[in-house]
Amino acid sequence: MKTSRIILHIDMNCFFASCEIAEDPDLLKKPVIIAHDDPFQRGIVLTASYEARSFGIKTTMQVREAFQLCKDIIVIEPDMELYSSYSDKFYQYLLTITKKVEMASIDEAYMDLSDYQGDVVTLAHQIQETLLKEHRLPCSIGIAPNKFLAKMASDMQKPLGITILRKRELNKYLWPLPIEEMQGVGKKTAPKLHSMGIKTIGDLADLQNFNSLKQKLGHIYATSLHQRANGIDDSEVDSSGSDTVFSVSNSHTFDRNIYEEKILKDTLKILTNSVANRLQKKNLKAYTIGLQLKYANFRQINRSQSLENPTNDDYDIYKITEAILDENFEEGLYDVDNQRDSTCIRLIGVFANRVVELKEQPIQQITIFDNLSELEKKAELKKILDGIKQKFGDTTISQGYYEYPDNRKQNTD
DNA sequence: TCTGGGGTCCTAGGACCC
DNA sequence: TCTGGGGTCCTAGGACCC
Repeated sequence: MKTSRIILHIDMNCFFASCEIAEDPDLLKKPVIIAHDDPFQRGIVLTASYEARSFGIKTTMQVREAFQLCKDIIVIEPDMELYSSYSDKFYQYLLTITKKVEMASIDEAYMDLSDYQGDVVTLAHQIQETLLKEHRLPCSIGIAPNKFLAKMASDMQKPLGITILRKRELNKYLWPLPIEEMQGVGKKTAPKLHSMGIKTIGDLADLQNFNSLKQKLGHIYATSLHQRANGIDDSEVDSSGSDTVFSVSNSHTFDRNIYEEKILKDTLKILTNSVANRLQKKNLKAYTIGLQLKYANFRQINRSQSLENPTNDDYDIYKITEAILDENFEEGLYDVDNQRDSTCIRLIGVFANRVVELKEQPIQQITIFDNLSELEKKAELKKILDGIKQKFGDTTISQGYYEYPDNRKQNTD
């Protein structure tokens, strides 16, 4: 049997906003939100600084709503390249402490410090201070005997918290939490658990009728949740493939529903170019290329094609996805009188799956927007859309009323 | 209330092969 | 004849996460 481990989970506090503030100290102590283009239409808040949160602004809230809560908020367009570079600095710093580091997402990491000679709590304070002083990145840290508990612990005190969660204290700190706050329980599973009378993590840990849980969730998922509720998680900190990529995608939600083929194809060109460039930059090729469409009635389809030879070529990817678009969209079908029209497109996306790394160095490909950054590309996309809007007139389709359950789970960072 | 964008992992069913 | 069963690959979609 293995001796007990010491796992740290480091979770950046409002990471995107923190990166922007680190870049521009004038933003410090100001209500900053990171949100997408067309903020008054369909944009939502991706991240809010703590000053913005003090007005009640939350992640996934509409930007329009955020403005109602605070008219002075500063809206910044997300810059994923910038956040990736900060994420990499964060990762490189952690590697100076131990090689056993796993990046779980752009803004969080696990460290296995079981072999650390010294006081881990003191080390956690050092890590937090260094990240704040040298990189201007605030974080919360959880310390526990496994990944699941470390993750739950880092969530318990924000911002700038350090929380130790011991197995013998689960009844005090973990079990009273509502089941929704458990990692791995989302908006679909929570109601199922409620229907079985499970309201807290403690209820799940205590569960007598495991068979009915198995029936509702499937054996693998049920076992994993039940064990974790009891503080058991044997999964290892995976330091091998920290930068292994399995898929690359780009999608765009329009600020109105689109029924014009030209707009869809122009947008598709930008998206395919962006996916191709990102693959090329990382020296990757994909065996599967696909198109994602979300119709105005929110029906979503994903169609893909597998290739004999992997590609990262702009033109190849465009041709494949254009063919899929032609099969799944026909111009002129929409019915203005039908508020529930299902032929207009709300979102279009391109994805590349089954991605492999190339051995040889990449050959620079010639593409239409070769010299543009991702932000400039987005501006270019906006120009195309605006141009077409002018040509067609501002014939925005009146928004139909659709009844959908609001079951999005609030993302708390 | 009126719903983003980028990912990962898992499952189920169909096609195909032996 | 007119049909079994296992394995693998592929596609599509669901659930979850930040």
